[in-house]
Parts: sequence; structure tokens; C-alpha cells
Amino acid sequence: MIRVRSAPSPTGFWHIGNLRTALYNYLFAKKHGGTYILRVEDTDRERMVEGGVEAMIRLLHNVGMHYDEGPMLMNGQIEQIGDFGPYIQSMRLETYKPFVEQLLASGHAYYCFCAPEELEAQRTEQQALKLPTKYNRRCLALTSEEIRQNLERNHSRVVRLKVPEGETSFVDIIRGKITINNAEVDDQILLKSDGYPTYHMANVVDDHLMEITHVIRGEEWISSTTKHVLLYQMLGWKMPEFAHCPLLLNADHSKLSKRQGDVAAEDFLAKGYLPEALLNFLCLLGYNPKGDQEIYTMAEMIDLFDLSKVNPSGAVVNFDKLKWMNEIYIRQKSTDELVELCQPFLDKAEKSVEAELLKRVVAVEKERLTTLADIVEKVDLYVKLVPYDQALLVWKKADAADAKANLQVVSAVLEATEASEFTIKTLDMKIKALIAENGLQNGNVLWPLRVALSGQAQSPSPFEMAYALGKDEVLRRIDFAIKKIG
RNA sequence: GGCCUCAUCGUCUAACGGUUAGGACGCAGGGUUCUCAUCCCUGUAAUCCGGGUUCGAUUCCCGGUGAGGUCACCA
Repeated sequence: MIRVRSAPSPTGFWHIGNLRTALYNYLFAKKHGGTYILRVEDTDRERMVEGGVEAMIRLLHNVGMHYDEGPMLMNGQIEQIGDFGPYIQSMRLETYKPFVEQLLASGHAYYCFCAPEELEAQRTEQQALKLPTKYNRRCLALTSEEIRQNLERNHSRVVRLKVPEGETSFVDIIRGKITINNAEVDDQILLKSDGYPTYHMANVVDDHLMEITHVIRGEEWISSTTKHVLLYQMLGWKMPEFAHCPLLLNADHSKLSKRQGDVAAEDFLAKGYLPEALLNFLCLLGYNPKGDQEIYTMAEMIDLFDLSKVNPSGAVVNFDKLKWMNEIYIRQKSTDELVELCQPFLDKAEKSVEAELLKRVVAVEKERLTTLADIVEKVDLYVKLVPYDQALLVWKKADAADAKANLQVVSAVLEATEASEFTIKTLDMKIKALIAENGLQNGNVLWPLRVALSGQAQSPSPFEMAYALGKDEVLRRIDFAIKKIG
């Protein structure tokens, strides 16, 4: 049984790289009929952010990546769902203690009473001498009597991993075998002076206890994996398989950061990117399941998912391509769905648009939306005619008299047309027929008509505009234009 | 700096050791068209460098270079 987890810290925001790694966990679990788990790694109390856990839960919910076990929101309250809980590390402090004791007893770990300031001083010295910055193992030389006394005095202390000699290897599904000489590895702190375990300790213990079979995480963890492997060996536990996903990069190839534009996953949803588009895009960033296909349904992504096909090199995020993909997904939506999706953006902008009008506007503007938020501006010219210069009404190959005459002809026809016949297709046929019958030029009729309806040099076609606006408003705007010409 | 990892168009990528090195985004041009958008067509541009192995290397091996990661009582 495959069991994988996303193990985020709730101390910051989730950027799209974190989301992508989570997606790979999700796809891998679903592909193999396994279990996807959310576990919160909040052992750093100083960096706790209020509401961080809730935000993460909502994000996964909003993008439709539902997990089988983990903290879930029930009526606004966090509840632990699953047989391996709790899934929040700060609630598991007692769970880690026996294992730290075990390591201490077996000689794989030791107490360290050095003050943080001392360690800091050591580090700067080592850096100055261009030596590796490692703990000097001073406390390893302590006699058992000295240790006992320090403990009795309740001296501030941590527990460190005693890294043995030799070398450590593990197989990464994406990169193959990775070997590191243990001499390079620092005696990692496992238990902090505040009684909280560090990531390394908590992560290994929880992965074991929660029976995690595959650890799929970001590339930045490769070097610490040695410590994790050592811990599995010392505790006599079966190791999970590892897969380290490449990082996402800025255009200048630096690690993706907030400084160079918005990268928080939530922000993309807030800006009107569809979750499906975002996930499809992230899935293909550094990965290709097969051939030339670009658009995949979630079912396809799951079906085709293969961790070993993930590219090992970092991927620059091509935001233009995300926009393109979002446009594709928007066009695939039905008008009704799109109206529903757009509504929150209008609400947020405090624009209220009559339901039937909005539906017609969305139908027309669908091909012109890059994000859902674009609807907020698009809707303006339908709600209210914006002022325009009367010269705009005149087609480049004609004059004002033509514009006026043609608008009058069209107006008469439209007036005689039933409101129910104001569809794009019918209007197109009627007006084109009118042009043909009177031996007119398309441009000389359609340009003034379109400008009369939109007030813009560039806009949807007059048929689309007329359909969206409806008969009454159309006649009103044409009349206004005719009077404007004078 | 030590260690680890990586390397195909500007970007994301495809290519049993044999292809005119393919696709997508972007960009440019064209078609459709009253304008915009959509849609369609065309073009643009890449195997980091040097050795080896091989009849043959983008592909395998070694070295160099470059890039990224990591070196916390953060995850």
C-alpha cells in the first residue's frame, strides 16, 4: 500500500513550487491507489504564523487536491482525520521522546550543553579559516558524571546525532544513487532546548509511524537526506523511497522568490487563474508524461504519472505559458460555469451586474479573458456607454454622412426585429443581408455600428455587442450616436 | 570555499546509439475579418566545451566550464 504525504511548515506561504511538489505526491498516490496525507511540520515555534494551517488546508481544498488523512476543517474547527494522528507535530511531542531516549541509550546520540553563542562563534571562526562549519563535538568528550550533573542542574541542552564514520548512500527515484561521505555531515541537533524535535527527527519518526512509503519533496532536502538515512538505520527502521523534485526558478535562474513577482499559490487563484490550469501548468513544469500533449485532465495526469520521468534539472517558470493555458481552460468552460466563477471577482470589485446581462457578456468575452479577474474591466462597456469622440464613428474609408445614414438604416431594421431574435447568429444574418440588399460596404456599416454600441476603437463585433446589450440598449446607443453626428 | 545535484531553441520539453533534432509558450509574418480577440498557415531559434568508447554520440564514460542546492536549537 502506497502512502505519501505533503509535510509543509505553516510558517509561511505556499509558493507554486511547494504546490507542485504536493501535486506530485497527490498524483503518485492516486496513480497507485494509495493514500495521500497532509502533515503539518510546526516544530519551529518562533516562526509560527497565526492561521497558517487553515490557509494550507483551504488551498488544497480550493485546488481540489483532497487528502485522505490529516488535519481537516470541520465547521471552522481543525479535526484530525485518519488512524495515524494527530497530524500536527506540535501535538506529538510525547511521541518523539522515547525515540530520542533510544538513540541516546544506544550511543547514536548525545547531549550537548554548548550555548548558541559559542556555536555561532565557532562557526564564524570555521568560516574564516575556510573549514567546514561543523560542531566540534566538545560535549561528546563529557564524562557520564559531567553529563549527569548538567542534567541535574537542568542546564540548557540539546540532543545531537552522533554521525558515524563511513559513507551513506540512498537511491533517489529521480536522480539515481547518491552517496555522501559522513565526514561531511554535521552532528545534527535532534531535540532542541525547548523540547521540540527538529525537522529531521520529527520527520523520520513520523514518516515511520505513519507508514510513509515514498518521500517526495523538494531538491533542497537532498543534503539532509543523509541524516535521515542514518536515523532510519540507527532506529532499525525500513527506509521509505526518496524522490527529490527539482526547484522552480525565476527567469534569471535564481530560486523562485517573492521578490520577483507573485509566486504564492493563493495569489494565482486570487488573480483569476483556474485551479485546473494552474495544476496542469505546474505538472508539466519539469515533467512530461508523453509526447506532445499539453492539456491534461486530472484523470489523465493521474493515469500517466511517472515519478521517474520528472526532469532532474530546475525549471524556470514561464508565466506567459500559464496565461495561455488559463485562456484554454477558460474557453473550455460553459458560459454558466464561467459566470459562476467570475461572480466572486465582480463581488470583490463591488460591481453588480444584472444576471442575464452578465451571462451574455461572459458568452461574448469568453474568448478575450486571460484570467477570471479580467471580467471586472470587460463588463464596464456593457453596463454603461463610455464617452467617445464622434470622429470615431466614421469608418476610415467613409465620411460622417455615411455613418449617420447607415446607422439610421440599421436602426430601422433592428427596431423591427423581435428582442428574442437578438442572437449573434440572427443579427449577423439580418445585418449582412441588409448590407447586401442596399449595396453597402461591410466596413461602412459595421464600423459605425460597432463604435456606436461599444464606444471603442477595438471591441467585440457589432453582432456580439448587440446580442449582449439587448434590443432596448442597442437602439438607445444607436440613437445617441446618430444625434452625436448631428 | 567544501560537499551534493544538474546541463537540448529565450522558456517548458520530445527524441530504443542512426531523425532534415519534434512539439508548446513567446516573438515575427500571413490568411479569415469593420476593429479587437478567437481560429488557421508559415517562419524564428537549441544538443555548453574538450577528450574518449563506437561504423555512428543529444544519447554511454571521463575531464573542464557554467548553473542550482546545501553547509542553523528553520523547515
